Amino acid sequence: MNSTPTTPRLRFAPSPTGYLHVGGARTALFNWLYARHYSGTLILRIEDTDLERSTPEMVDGILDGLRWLGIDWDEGPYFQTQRMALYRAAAGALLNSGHAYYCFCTREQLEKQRAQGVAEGRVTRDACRAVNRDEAKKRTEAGEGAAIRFAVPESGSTTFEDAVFGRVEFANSEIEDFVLLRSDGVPTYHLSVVVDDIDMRMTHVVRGADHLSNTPKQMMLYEALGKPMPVFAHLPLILGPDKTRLSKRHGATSVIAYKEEGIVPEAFRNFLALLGWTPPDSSREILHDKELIDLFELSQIQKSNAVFDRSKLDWFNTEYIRATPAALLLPLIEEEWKKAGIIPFQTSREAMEATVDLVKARARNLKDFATLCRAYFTDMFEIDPAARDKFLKDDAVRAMLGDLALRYQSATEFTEASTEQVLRDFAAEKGVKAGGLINGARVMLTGQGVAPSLFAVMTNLGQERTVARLKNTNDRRLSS
RNA sequence: GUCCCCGUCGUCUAGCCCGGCCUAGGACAUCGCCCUUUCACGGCGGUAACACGGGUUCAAAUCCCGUCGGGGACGCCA
Repeated sequence: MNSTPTTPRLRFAPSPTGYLHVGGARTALFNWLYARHYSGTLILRIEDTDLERSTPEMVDGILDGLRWLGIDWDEGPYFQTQRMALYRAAAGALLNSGHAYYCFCTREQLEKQRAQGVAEGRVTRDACRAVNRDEAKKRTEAGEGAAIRFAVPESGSTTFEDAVFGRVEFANSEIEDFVLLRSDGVPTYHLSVVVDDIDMRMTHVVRGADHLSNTPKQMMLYEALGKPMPVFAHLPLILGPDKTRLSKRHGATSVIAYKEEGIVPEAFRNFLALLGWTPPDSSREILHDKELIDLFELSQIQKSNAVFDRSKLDWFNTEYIRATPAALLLPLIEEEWKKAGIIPFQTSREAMEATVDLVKARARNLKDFATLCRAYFTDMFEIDPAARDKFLKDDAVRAMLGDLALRYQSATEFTEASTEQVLRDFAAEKGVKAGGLINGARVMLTGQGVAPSLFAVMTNLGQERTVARLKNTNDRRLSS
C-alpha cells in the first residue's frame, strides 16, 4: 500500500507562549535542512491551544525570528485554535471506539491520586475509568463537566525506532491516562499534534528530545485512530554553560537578541546546525546553506546534549563578516549606522563599500561597524581617551604631526605608497621612529587606537580630510 | 521518587556499530613565539579528554555489567 514513494513532509510547530528561542530555532533549522535536502515540504503550525498563555504578539515574534534566520516554509502558518472541530471529532471517535473515557475528577481528586501514585512509585489509573459508559453519558448530558482521557493499556510496552536515539521502549504501566480534551472542550497537546500530523500527512516528526517520553502516548493515538506512524527524530537539547537547560539567566535565549547583537543570520545558522549535528567530514565547519542542505542527514545527529558556546558563535560571525562582500554586508551595516546616528557624508556606493572592506577584518559583529566606520563618514567623532593616552601623550609627536600635515597639504600625489614615503622621509629627517608618528596619526584620523593600516586610511579619507585632521592635533584638548 | 536518555580536551566534536592503524585527530577558547604601523588577520608551537569500577579478550575509547554524574519526562502546559 505504500508503494509510491512520497516526498517528505515536515513541520515546525511552536507554541506562541514565548519568543523564538535558541532551541526552537535549532529545531526549525533541522526540519528546514531536512525538508530542503529531500525537496520536501515544510509546514509551519502554531500550537496555540494554551489559550491563557498564547498571544498574537508571540506569533509575530516567532515569525520575525524565523524570517531573520532565513527559514522559509511552504505551507501555513496554520493555527490550531482554528481547527478545533477536527480535534473534537477525533476525541468523539476515540470515545466511541472505547479508547477513551470521560473523567469527572476534580482538581483535588487528581492531586490526591497523583500523590498516591508517586508514593507508591507507579502511575495510578484514573478512577473514572471504572465509570460505566451509559452513566458517564448521562452525567455529561446533565451538564456535568468532564475531560476525556485516553485509556492506556495496563500492560505491555510501546516501542519505537527513533531516527536519532534508536530503539526506545516504555512500559505502558508507566504511562498515565492522559487527557485528550479538557472539560472546556479545548484539546490538549497530545491530541492536537497527532490529529494535525495525521491530517497534514506528516512523514517526519523532528522535535526536541524533551518530547521523547511523549512519543509512546502519541503512538497510541495513531494506533487507536488506525493511522500510520511518521518517523520520529528527537534532537538533543541545548544547554547553557553550566550544563543546565538554556534559559534566560544564561543571557540571550531569544533569537532576535542575536540579531540585535549584530550576528549575521547565516553565521547563526551555520553555528546552530553544528550544535548536535556533524557533517561527514567533521573537519569542515564553515558550511554555507547549500552545503548544509546537501550534507544534512538525520543519522549524523548527536545523542548527547550540547552546550551553547557563545565564543564559537562569535568566531563563526567573524568568519562570515570577513568572507562576505561589502555589497552584501552594506544593508545590514546601514541599520547599525542608523542606530548610532551616523549620517554618512560619502554618498557613493563604491566609497561606502571600500570603507567597509577596509574595516571589516576587525569587526566581530555588525554593531562594530558603527564605531569602526564612524570617522570615515562624519567629522563628528570623539577621540578615544585610551588611544590618546597610549599614542598621543607625547607633545613632540603632536607637534610633528602638525608639521606633517603641511607636507601632505603640499603633496602632489596622494597614494598609499606616496603617503608612506612622505611620512618615512619626515621621520628620518626628524630622527624619530616612523612607528610613533604612524600610531599618533592613526588616532588623529580615526579617533581609534584600533584601525586599519594608516596609509590605507589616508587614501580612503582623501588628502583634504587627512590634512585637516592632522592639523587639529593641538585643538582637540589632547592634554586634558 | 519512578521511568527514559546521555557520558571523549573548558566547549563543539572525530574515532565506538565492524576491538588492534589511537603515542586519541580537528575546531573554538586559552597560553607562548613569529609577522608588524595600533588592533585584528595570518604562520608556528604548547596546555588540555576516553567519568569510575569490574569483567570478556593476546589486545578495549571501542563489547558486557555495575556505580556515579548530567539531562529529560511524570499537568484539564506545549
